[in-house]
Amino acid sequence: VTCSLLLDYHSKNGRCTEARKIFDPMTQKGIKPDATTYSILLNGCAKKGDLSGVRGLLDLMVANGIPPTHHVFNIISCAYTKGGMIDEAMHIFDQMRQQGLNPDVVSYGVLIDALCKLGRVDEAMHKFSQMIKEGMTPDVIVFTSLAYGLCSVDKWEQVEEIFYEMLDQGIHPDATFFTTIMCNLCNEGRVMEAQGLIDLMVRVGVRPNVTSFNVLMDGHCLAGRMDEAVKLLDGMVSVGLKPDSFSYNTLLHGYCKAGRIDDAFILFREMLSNEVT
RNA sequence: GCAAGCCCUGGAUCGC
Repeated sequence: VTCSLLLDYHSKNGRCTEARKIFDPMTQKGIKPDATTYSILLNGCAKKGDLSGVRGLLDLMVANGIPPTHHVFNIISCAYTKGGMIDEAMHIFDQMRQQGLNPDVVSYGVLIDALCKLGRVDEAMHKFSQMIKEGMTPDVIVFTSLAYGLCSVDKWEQVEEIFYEMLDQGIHPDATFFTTIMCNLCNEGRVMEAQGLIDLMVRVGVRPNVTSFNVLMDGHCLAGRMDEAVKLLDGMVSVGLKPDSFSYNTLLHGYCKAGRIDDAFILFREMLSNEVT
């Protein structure tokens, strides 16, 4: 049983239809897939946005007497939110409770993120306090989603509040958290403040990653300051980070928009001479 | 037997 589990775990990296080709004969041979196996397949469907596939698998697992786990419900909930069906996703909470499962941090995280992305930040904040009331500790991902939502509706003071709240709870902000805020600042043209956040994150012991730099570079590009943006490319290399395709695309786009085609071409050749992921 | 760990789920950036 565990052998076949490993089998389709690996094939998930390719295509989930491939995985299915292993899965179906497996069940025919009387091997009972467990909840983890279903999760893996479900996730494959969910990533493709194949909601009917998701529903089919869920029915199949219930028919086989495998009770859905937190992971299973969370995958389904996430698939709904990504498909714009947030009400369906919220309904998953009820279904979980019917199965005797309490929604966990991830369950809340999925909904909070979805609400924030829709700009329904008040509802997200409500879910947030609800989860705390239920004795759960929000993690850095939940805080990141909230920060994203608050930034995008210009509630900057509240971003600061949740930042301190997070620190109070002993939750360490990570690079993604800071980068999220930086990105929103850049979109408002507040590139200098975003740059200042890099200093803050370093002070609190968080290392900026490639995305942090990419966000800042894009900010400078949008502000028409290509030379600053290029400086950051060198800056990221000098701290040991490897520019990726986002980094180069950002700069190339910036150069082209600025009409500096020659510079774009030089950079393009530089990109080709480096190994870019 | 007990405990712990591992594996499946949620968050950020360009272009199309």
